[in-house]
Amino acid sequence: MTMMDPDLPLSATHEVRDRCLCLHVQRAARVLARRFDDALRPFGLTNGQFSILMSLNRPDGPRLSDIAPLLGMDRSTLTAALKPLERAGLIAAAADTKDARAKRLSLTDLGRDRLKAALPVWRATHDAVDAGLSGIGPDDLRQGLMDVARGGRP
Amino acid sequence: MTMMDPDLPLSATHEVRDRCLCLHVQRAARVLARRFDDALRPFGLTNGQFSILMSLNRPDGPRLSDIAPLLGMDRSTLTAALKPLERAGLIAAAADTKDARAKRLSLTDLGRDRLKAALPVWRATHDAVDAGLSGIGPDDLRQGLMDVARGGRP
DNA sequence: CCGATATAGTTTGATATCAATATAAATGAC
DNA sequence: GTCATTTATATTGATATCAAACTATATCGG
Repeated sequence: MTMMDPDLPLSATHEVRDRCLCLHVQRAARVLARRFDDALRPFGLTNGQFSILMSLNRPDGPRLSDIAPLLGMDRSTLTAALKPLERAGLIAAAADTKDARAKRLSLTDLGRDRLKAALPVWRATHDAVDAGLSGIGPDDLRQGLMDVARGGRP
Repeated sequence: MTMMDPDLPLSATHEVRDRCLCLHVQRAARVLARRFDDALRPFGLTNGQFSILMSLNRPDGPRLSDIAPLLGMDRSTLTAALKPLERAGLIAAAADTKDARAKRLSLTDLGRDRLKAALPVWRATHDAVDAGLSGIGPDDLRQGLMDVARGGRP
């Protein structure tokens, strides 16, 4: 029988399991991602792709760097995530006329239609998640998550 | 100038951006993962690897299927995640004596030492995240995340 | 015992994720 | 105007993530 290391007691394991916000957030993120992925599968979208498409539904044609912070993503992650969407013809990229480095992203008609079709399902899933909260309301939960996503910066 | 589609108004985009718990959780998960990854990099661990190692700090030698739900992970994800840890000699797998299908996972001495060394840094990072919360306390936030991770089941 | 079903884990193929690095263009200092 | 710095994006290599399909073993009903 293996003895526990006295410098690394079971209580430390329980402390991490019970208290670690990082673990709690990662776990919730996995569960929620699966749930939204399931709901959006009939539309051929993942939860992340839905969020990206929705962030492009703006009249101004945002740049990659405009939406990366919105999604809390590294820009290189977003570069990679755009490829399947572009390949599927849901989004289009055009060179910025003012800044040759930048590219302006936009929804195609196909992408907009896809998004329009998925929106009611997103809404229903979202309402179901909200309804699953017990001790804390959705607004408070979002506030806490926004605090976390600020990353300790003012 | 592109007109907005009246069936997909800007208000829908703002609704998703401001209200979607899935998006909020994914964003917080990314930011928090980067933060813990940075803090744990000197130990050669990612936030997820730290959580996995810590979940193995038990006297009984848990099976893969015991810890996958704890982490909210798919079993196949965990299978893949264990490989670099085994390769690095931080964990070991042994056949279960009672059930030939199962494998019992355990920390090696090296893994335990690594975990012991990383624990104070984890604690400091964790405290800093807790301190960054404004409107809501860590306990309430964890409760909300646990509700979400329950996935709507009772 | 035997066949049906359930469980433990792996594999495959696709996407997601980041750090580090690279390339190109814009901006700022002088 | 020129050089240094910053900004915008892309590429690479590693790990993370899941669904679906697979193998092997266990369990259960008869």
